[in-house]
Amino acid sequence: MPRPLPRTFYRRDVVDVARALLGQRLVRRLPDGTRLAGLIVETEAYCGIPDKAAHTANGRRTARNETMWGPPGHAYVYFTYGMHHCMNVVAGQRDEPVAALIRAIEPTVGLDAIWPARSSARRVTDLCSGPAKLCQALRIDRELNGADLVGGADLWIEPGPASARPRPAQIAVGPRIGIANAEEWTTRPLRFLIRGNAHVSPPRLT
DNA sequence: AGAGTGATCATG
DNA sequence: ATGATCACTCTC
Repeated sequence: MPRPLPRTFYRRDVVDVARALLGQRLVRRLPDGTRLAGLIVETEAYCGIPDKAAHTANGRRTARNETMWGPPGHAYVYFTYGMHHCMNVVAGQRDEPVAALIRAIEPTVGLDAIWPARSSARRVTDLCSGPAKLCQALRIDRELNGADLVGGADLWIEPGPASARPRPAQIAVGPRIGIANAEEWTTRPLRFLIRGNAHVSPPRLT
């Protein structure tokens, strides 16, 4: 059985982490032992203090974003719009509040348990094609904020099959989704996705 | 394009 | 305390 990616995977530049996450496998173990998993196909990098679109922009440090200030390799899960959760992985170093948002996965394990959690989905490609959708599908909520992804308790990331990992030319890059009023950071190319993968969120960035 | 939904955050 | 905002999703 594969082991979780090591701490060193996360302890580096957040843009490198966001790119290297593509093709890796996100795994969730439910309280009853059921295993759910999918291949990461889309991410975004949030670059910390200078990044005007990040929760930690300008050095903001609050109860919500505290996890981003901690050591790398932990999950930063936050609640937004009164109903949605989004999951990030903390990268960089302690006190360097950067994180990579997981925006979409291609579900591969536990589909029978994922469908009922995503009642509005009509196609497989609607199951996890967005940051809040995949949290619904894998039952990721604030209880998992701060979870150590390297410990491998209930949530971790393990190496994906070599065939799933994109070569650099297969990675499409574009501006992050849902960002406004962040000046030059609004349009910087910090969104990464596997070109041609049907499970990414729109826009697909041919 | 608009509604839904409530925690979070900067003001004061 | 209060009001605006929000790294979104669904339905029309």
